[in-house]
Amino acid sequence: VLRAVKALKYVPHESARSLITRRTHTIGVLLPDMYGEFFSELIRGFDKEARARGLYLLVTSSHGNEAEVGRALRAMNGRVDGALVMSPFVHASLIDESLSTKLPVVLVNAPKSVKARHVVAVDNFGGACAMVRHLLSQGCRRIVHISGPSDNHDARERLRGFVAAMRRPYVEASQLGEVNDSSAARDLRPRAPSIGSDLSENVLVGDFSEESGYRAGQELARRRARPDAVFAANDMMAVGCLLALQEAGLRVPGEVAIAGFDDVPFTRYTSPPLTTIRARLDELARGAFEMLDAGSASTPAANSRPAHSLPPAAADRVIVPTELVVRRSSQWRTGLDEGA
Amino acid sequence: VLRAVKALKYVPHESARSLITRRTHTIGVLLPDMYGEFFSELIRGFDKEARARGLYLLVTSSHGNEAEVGRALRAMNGRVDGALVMSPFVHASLIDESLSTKLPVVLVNAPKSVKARHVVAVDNFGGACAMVRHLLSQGCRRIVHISGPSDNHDARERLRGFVAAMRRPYVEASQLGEVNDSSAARDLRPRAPSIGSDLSENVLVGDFSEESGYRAGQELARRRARPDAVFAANDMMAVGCLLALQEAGLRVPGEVAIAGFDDVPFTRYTSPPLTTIRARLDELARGAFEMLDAGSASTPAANSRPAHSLPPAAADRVIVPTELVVRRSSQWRTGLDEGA
DNA sequence: CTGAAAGCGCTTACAG
DNA sequence: CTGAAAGCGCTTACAG
Repeated sequence: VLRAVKALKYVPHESARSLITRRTHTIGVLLPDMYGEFFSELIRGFDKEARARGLYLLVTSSHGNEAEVGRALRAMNGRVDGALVMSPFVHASLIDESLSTKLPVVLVNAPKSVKARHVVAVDNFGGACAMVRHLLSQGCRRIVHISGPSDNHDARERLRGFVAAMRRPYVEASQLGEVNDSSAARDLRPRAPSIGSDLSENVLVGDFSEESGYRAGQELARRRARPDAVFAANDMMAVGCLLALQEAGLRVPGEVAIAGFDDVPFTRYTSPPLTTIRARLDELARGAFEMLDAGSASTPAANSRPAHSLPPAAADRVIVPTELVVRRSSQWRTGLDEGA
Repeated sequence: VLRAVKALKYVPHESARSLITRRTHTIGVLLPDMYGEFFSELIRGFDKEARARGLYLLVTSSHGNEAEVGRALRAMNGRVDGALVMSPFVHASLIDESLSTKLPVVLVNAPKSVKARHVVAVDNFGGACAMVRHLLSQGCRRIVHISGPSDNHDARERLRGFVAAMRRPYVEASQLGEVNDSSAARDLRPRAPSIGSDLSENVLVGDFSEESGYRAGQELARRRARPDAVFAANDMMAVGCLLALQEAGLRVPGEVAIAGFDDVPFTRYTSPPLTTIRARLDELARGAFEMLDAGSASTPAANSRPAHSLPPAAADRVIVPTELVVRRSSQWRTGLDEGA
């Protein structure tokens, strides 16, 4: 028998194999989209974690509505040992009816409103706060935010961080997140930049495209009271705005500082290089896989008491930190010196 | 019975399903790596084609040696309806012994030396020729190539195109590809730039990294007889070289023209924006999937005679064309005018 | 230690 | 038209 096996030409049929072993060594990944470098980096992070564990990735993307998401999830059933799902259309009941209940599922960048056991997310709020504080520390006072689409969760969180930090610049971001606006606890230190309850002066609505950033830049260049800093909700819009302001003859950062969000590769090569926020997508991927590990590990050991040494990141919700990446586009006073 | 099925909670087990239907609706994708925007774009192209056909993608990457490639291929067996494989370590026998014989396989960017039924590849040779001719048309005469690693097939083809076009600039690239160097047919028209049999003056060896392009740029800036154009084998090295030349006080494109290869996103944002070669990766993906379609379609209809209307791109080898993308970094004379 | 049987969850032809 | 049986290619426990 063993000779026959060794007599080459034979390769096991993995589908049949996993039917009985109940292991597929595959993680399903559902993404809303494949465009933009954000998703490339995310997939890269997932791939790295998968490789380290000897797992494969079953990838699907571009799901425009709930029905499509359901179909994609159902297609994963029995073919994956866990699923990583990122979609604006996902909610607990959809997952329940599309996926076997015993399958570990981790939601990526899901709003807090969707109740799920496991969630990993980027700290969009904290990153936006950090950027506002950085711009303030540069001496900027009239800061404008170009937001992403209002139905996008990341965009909303970044906007929320912008507004919160503008209103209460001296409070730590970590506290801001918890504080309710109507809280009785007030920050007593002086607030340099005031921001009205009407945000229309301080926020322009974009759609994450370079084109929308460009249009915003044109509008800002025309204003009588020009901002001294623009914080775009992503790098694409920041570079669009940069080009519009430069075309209008404004010096960046001399007259206007510019900053983005995401730290996509091209930010290093613009003139000036772009200050931005880097999300640790590698940590996000690691957190997601550790949750998956914990989830699948608990299934076979369901009868045994949980060991006192839990896996490192077996928390139900991992918020990965962001890093401020300061480049020339936001060196406002320095830029002024150079320009003068 | 039908009521029970509709009584929710039930989701079919796809692994068991595909065991009997012999269809997995999945295409396996094996990549050498996930780094760089080239792979992001490639995956995006594959994803788009897969979506259009209702297929899923089983992705694995970073296979450092033949054994790993074999393992990854074996893991696909019985789990995919076809495989797209791109790897420096792949050869016909490896595929034979790792994958079921009836599985359609398409090799991506494989050297001609590996004999395989289906191959899709980027026209690296033609693209490099086109770039050299463009630089010559700008009036450049002392053109230097920064090559990629010598064990990389794409890098070798680009180098081959550079040398061929430098030696016989007035011959069409399509002809160059076919002509043997020892061919008796000689080009009788004048050859403007002469290139010796010793390439050491005209070719610096890099490794596709920005760092290696930067070092090459430093070396070129020190030369007594500086080149008037640098053609790097990819965009990363081109931008590295650009930064080194600018640091050395040289005007680009005023004193030296620079060009890259790949047209990754950041090339639009450098100063000056980078002239480069765009490979139609969407067409490469389409060609690959059409071969897969043709391959799997023929299996069930093995007894019937092939229909007289074959699928469009059912050729055994698809070479996707490249496009020259001219931006400011290569506008040599214009750059000189500006500079002066 | 070796070999035949049962079964993973499905689909598909085939009796009733 | 409905329902029980066979079988996809494997693995695993269980007889011999």
